[in-house]
Amino acid sequence: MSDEQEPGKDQKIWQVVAAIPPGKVASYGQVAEMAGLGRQARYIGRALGKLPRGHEIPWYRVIRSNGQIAFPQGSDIYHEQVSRLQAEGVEVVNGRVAMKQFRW
DNA sequence: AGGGTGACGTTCA
DNA sequence: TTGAACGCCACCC
Repeated sequence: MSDEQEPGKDQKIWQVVAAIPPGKVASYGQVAEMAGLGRQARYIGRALGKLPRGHEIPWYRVIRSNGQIAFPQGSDIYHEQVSRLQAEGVEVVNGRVAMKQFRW
């Protein structure tokens, strides 16, 4: 058996995202490095878009490096992310997360 | 095999 | 501070 398994980058990413402690947030770039993808931050969003059904991945804890939500303001998905973040105790103002929750 | 794309990031104006 | 343009690089068709 050779091909043991492709760890599947997507799954690796989900694992990293799931490792984000509640009440905190991480940027795509941070997750990318933690997952070993390096600068491939864009892939993070793509992987999150491929999340399977019934997942327990806190995708909403992943935001841009500047603290902004990765979705256009006004979108349903945007409101959902903000709502979940606030539920975790994260301050979200004008689609931006307080810098405090950044340095974790 | 090639080209376009993107839940990003950084720099410039 | 905000907005626009460019750069990166793997994935999909």
